[in-house]
Parts: sequence; C-alpha cells; structure tokens
Amino acid sequence: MQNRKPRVVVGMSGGVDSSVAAYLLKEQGYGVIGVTMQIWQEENREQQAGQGGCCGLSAVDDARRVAETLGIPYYVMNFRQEFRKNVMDYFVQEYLQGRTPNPCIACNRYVKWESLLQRSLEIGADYIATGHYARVDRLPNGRYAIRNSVTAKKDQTYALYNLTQEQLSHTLMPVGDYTKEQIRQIALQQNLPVAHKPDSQEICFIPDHDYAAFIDREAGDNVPPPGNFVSKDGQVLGRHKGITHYTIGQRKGLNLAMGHPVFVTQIRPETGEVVIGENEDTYTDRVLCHRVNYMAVEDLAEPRRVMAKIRYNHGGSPCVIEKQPDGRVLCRFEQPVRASTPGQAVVFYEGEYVLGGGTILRE
RNA sequence: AGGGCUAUCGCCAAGCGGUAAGGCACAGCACUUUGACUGCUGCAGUCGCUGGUUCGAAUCCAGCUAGCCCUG
Repeated sequence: MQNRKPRVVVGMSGGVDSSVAAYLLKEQGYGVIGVTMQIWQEENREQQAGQGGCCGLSAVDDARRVAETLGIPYYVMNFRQEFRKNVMDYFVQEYLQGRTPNPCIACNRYVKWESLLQRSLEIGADYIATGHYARVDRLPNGRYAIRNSVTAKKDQTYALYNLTQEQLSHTLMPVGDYTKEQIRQIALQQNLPVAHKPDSQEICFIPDHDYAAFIDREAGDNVPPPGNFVSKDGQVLGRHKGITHYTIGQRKGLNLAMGHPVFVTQIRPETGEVVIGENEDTYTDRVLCHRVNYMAVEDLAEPRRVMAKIRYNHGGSPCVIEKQPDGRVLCRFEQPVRASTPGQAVVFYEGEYVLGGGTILRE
C-alpha cells in the first residue's frame, strides 16, 4: 500500500512555459523536482543574457529562481555529451550530406526524453514533464499518443512525433491544456519571475544564426566546396558557396539575379550541384519517408488518409499514406506541397492525434 | 583603323526636352522551439566621359572612350 505522491521531474528551461508546467503539476499533487539540462552552453555562461528559450543561456538562473518561488527541489544536470552527439553532430552530418535536419526533433527524442527520462527514473521519479504545447493521451487501443494542444497556434506536436511508447508512458505535458495567454496569466498570478520572458526561437546552439559558419567550424576539412548552380536541364547558372549553405525552397542568399525569383529545387551532394528552378518546381504531391515512428497506431497495414505536416510551421495537408514493403512510407498529397525537404520530418495526424511520422527522403 | 548599333543602380530594364518606373539581387525588420517560404521597409542627388544648344537635357548636337555587329 504505497501512497507516496507520484514524482515528476520537470525539465525547466527558465522560460514561462516550463515554469508554469512545474507549478501546475505541483498543484495537481505531484512531487515535483525541477531540473535544468545543461546541453551546449560553455562553462562561462553569464557571457550573454540570452533571449530565453527552450535551452537559453540564462536558463539556470531563471529556473532556479522559479524553483525557489515554487518551493521545489532543483538540480542542474549535465547533458552536454548527449546533446553534442545526438543533436549537434547529427545536425552537422546531415548538412554535409545535403540534407536539412531538424535539431529540435532530435533533441526531444534523444536528449530531453531518452537521457533525461533515464536519469529521472534513476533518481526515483515516475515521470518527466516539459512545457510543450501538446498533450499526452492513452488511447482505447492502449497506445500513447501526442495530442494537439488546445491552441492551434503554438502547437508543438510536430517536434514530438518521434517519442517512443515507453517515453510517452512516463510523460506529462500540463501546458497543453492551456493557451499561451492563460499560461502567462498563471505565471503572473503566481509571481513567477519569468512571466514576461519572450518566447524562444531559432536554433539554440547557434546564437548568431550563422549555420554555415557553425558547420565550417565543426566540420573543418569535410565541408563541401563551392560548386555550380544549375538549371533543371543542366545549364550552369552560377557558382554557389557550398551545399551546406542551401536548403530546398530557398530563395534568399542565392545571389542569382534572373529577373524573377528563383528557388533551390534540389541539392546533389554527389556532384556538389545545387539545382535552381521556378517556384512551381518546388511543389510535389509525393513525399517518401523512412525511419517511421508509429504513435497512435502500432503499424500501418492499410493505406490511410491523414493530415500531414512537412515542416514545423505547416498547417497540414490531406494525403494518403501507404507503407512500402521496405518499411518506408509514401505520402500522396491531394494538393501538392511546397518544398518537401530531405532530412525534415513529415508528421501524420488523425484528428487531434499524432499517428506517427518519419524522415523525408530524397526521391 | 570603312560603316552601323549600343552605353541609365550589382544584373535586367523603362524613359524620347520638364526635373530618374519596375523586376531581380542585396540589406534590415516582422513571422518562427528547425531550415525555408512569406510580409513590410530600404536601396541611382544621378543617367560612359567632355563640351555645346536650351529657362530647363538621361533625353538634342559635337568630340572622346568602351562594347557589339557588318565590311575590309
């Protein structure tokens, strides 16, 4: 007859959302432990008072103050190694191969959940929680699934499609039941010191936003050299700075004055060519993906009509998904989607639930 | 060293005597827990150079320079 309160480790970024998440769980009767993950910052933080964020620079100080306000135990855990391997190195490797990774998805799956959950369980917690705008439900079929936040705006389910059943069964997301406005309201009412912090954005480990320079520093000699911009039919249109500077659908930074806007339609790592075309050329109604994670369903035996998002900021578009003999999943969209990009994720939704998702392949 | 054509923002390009359109590129901002897309704003005190004609020229005239084409 155990009646101890269930314990939950809340990943506290120092931002509004995770701070309120900690508060809400405490109110709900959980034994709450605040934890900030040190993931990429150099030892000498203080250097810049960051913009806040899911992994911002001022994270520790702010999170600690919130924990004190709430009267909960608080720790800092070092996840630099895990982050380095699963997020930063992955990020660089993907770019070197002409793909466009989504580091937040990798961070969620492998760092925030895999590593944090494991260590949390080790110290006796039952759950981990975050300040994501999403909900976790157990479905009638026994499976756990991420569910849309009550606010369509701020929805963060896309970045969470890759969580496993095991991880979800130990996950709480109290913020998903509220709107952003309500969350800030609660933060104000509770006098949380971070009530007015701005939302996070951009990639946290590249504060200056210069991806190419970051990749240059990380990859050194392995950085792909400059090459040709070519048209669909092979005509050379100019020189580019190296494939790591580009992504599908990109317009800015090409320095190609063709008289009308032109876009990147394809990246060819084998030849170092970047293919340029018209806006229409960036549309496709077929998207193939692999490394599929099934969430609301165990598998995909039959073709299924779902809504799919091919990027974080995508409203979703209807398509039929069909599993291929090799396990890949082919999505046929009813209306062509713009700039399907290898390395990005395509996430399937059925109703409010995440059915699953995978990594987009080059076809 | 005969003739013709053209020279306007980084690229393309309006203008044709009345006081420098537009597109692309580029920059900044907004949007954004990824990369993109998108939106907004900015971007030639000057029209190859030098003179001339005009109240007034990028617009007309002359010479020069450069590029292209044709003929030698």
